[in-house]
This record gives sequence, structure tokens and C-alpha cells, in this order.
Amino acid sequence: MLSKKTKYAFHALTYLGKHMDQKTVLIQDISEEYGISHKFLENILLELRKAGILGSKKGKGGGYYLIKDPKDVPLSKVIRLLEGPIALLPCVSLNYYEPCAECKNEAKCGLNKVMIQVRDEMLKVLENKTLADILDKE
Amino acid sequence: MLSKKTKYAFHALTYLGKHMDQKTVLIQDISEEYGISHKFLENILLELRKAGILGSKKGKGGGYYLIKDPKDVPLSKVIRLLEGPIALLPCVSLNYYEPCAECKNEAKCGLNKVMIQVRDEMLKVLENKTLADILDKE
DNA sequence: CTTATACCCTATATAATTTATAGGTTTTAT
DNA sequence: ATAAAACCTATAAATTATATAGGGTATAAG
Repeated sequence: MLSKKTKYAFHALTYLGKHMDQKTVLIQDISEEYGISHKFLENILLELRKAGILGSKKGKGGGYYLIKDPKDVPLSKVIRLLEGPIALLPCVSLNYYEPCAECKNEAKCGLNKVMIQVRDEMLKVLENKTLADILDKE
Repeated sequence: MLSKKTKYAFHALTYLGKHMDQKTVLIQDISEEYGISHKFLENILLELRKAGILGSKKGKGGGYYLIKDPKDVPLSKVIRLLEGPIALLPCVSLNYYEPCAECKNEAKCGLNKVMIQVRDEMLKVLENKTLADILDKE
């Protein structure tokens, strides 16, 4: 299951996507809209900015804004950033690979094979669906 | 990512599947084979028994054994039992449904729609692949 | 050029969850 | 009887997730 952090990130991105007409959006506007702690959200937006998804402006009249076209932000990118691996096992993660601690022989591990399939099926959706897709619905 | 508990369950089931010739297998045999704490594993095997996947025999000469044909144990069943929901959001879980806390209108939630797709793709693999499939490889 | 505003950054505290341990109870073969 | 092995429930320890705190820095406006 996705963590609150990741869900909050999606909420924030949705909000920002819906307000692309205005130059900037305040952290506070988003935190009030969804009942998210201001400070917690602040950290999340900071990560999104550092990842190049958001831009920001300091000082009076400042705030955050989407720096990318929503259709160029795959959901997989947001999940990997806030959540970490999408795969169900570290040994099949494309971006956060690690061998499984108790695994003796990855090449012969049956679970490994299946989990590669699961990962690929998940990615088929998550790499192709973007922020734009989740904005459309609302 | 799957918890250790779930991974241990798969290890135990794999071990039991490979030793179906013998009447019973000791917790200790499995815990030693994979370096899992005896007591922790005990709790896991207990859950698998209560779920009707394993049988057990008490007392001297006792132990655990697979009560089901490996091809009749889908991986999804094991994951749901030890891990909980397979879905990435509570609002799209088939077995553990809950509305998302901050969600105002599920019907209009774009993330909801995508996550239903992700869930279905995951299940396409996890419902169809069984214990038998992960035994084959080893 | 001062002030209020709003993001920036890092550290720490709190809460929740996961992992592990503990210890006695019951059943069964010998 | 005795020893073996699962059964069961409670608690402790470790880890991770969530939240808070507080000063730092840039900027617009007057």
C-alpha cells in the first residue's frame, strides 16, 4: 500500500495541476484543501521540486507550480520518488535493486521469476499513466 | 514491498512443497534451512494452518505438512493472508476495502481508476501463479 | 531599506508497525 | 512417565512512517 506521503504527493500534484492558470500556489492552500499538516507537506513539495517536477518561488507572492506538463509525469516517477521501489521484492527492483537477504540463488528462485512478471505488469500501467490521466477525471 | 513475514511464509511453503514425500516437517528444519527465528516462523506456520493451507501434527514425530496441492495455492492467497491487501490503495482493495481518508469523492478520483487497473494487472499474475510454479524452478 | 511573506533545510520527536522473544499449555509417540 | 513438538497469547525490541520545530534565505511591496 502507498504511504500517506505518496498519497499526499498525488493530492498536491493534482491540486497544482488544476491550478496551472495561476502563477503559484501556497503550501497552505493545498494543506487546507486536503487537511494535510503544513510542515509535512512542505517536505514533500521540496522533494518534488528537487526531482524537477515542481518549481518554486520564494518570498511574498511566492509558492509552488508545476514545471512539467502533466502528461510528462508518469505515476511511476512520483511513486519511486516518495515511496521507493515499486517491485514487491528488492531482488526484482529496477531502480532500487538489492539481493534478498535469505536468498541463496537468485537465478533459481521461483518467486523471483514471478515477481518480475508482477513488476512488469505494474509498470505497464504506472509508466504509461501520467498526472494528466488523473486530472482528467476530476 | 513484501514483509519478511510474507517472504518467510513463501520459504516455508517452498520447503514443505519440496518435502511432500515425508509425513511431517519440523519448524526447526525450516528455520535452520533459511536462518529464520524458530518462534517467529512458528507464528507464521500457525496462520498458514488456520487458513487451511497447512496441516499439523502435535507431539513426538509431529510437524507441519502441506494439506493442499501446490497448484491449488495461488500466490495471492499467501500474500493476502500474511501481508494484507495487494492493492496500492485501500479504496481499490477487493479483500480489504476501505475508503481513503482524505478522499472526497471516490467516483471522481482519477488515482482510484488507475489503481484499479494496477490491481487487476497484479492479480492477473498472482491469482494464476501458484506454489507449484515457484517449486518448479528450484 | 525595512518588513512581512513564503519557501528552504535539517534535526528531532512521536506514533505506528514490524519483527522477534518469552513462557507456559496441550497433544502424542515411545 | 517422559520427552518431543505444536499451540497460544502476551510482551519487548527494532524499524519505519508521520509529524513537528525552528531558524535560514530570498523576494515583493511600501
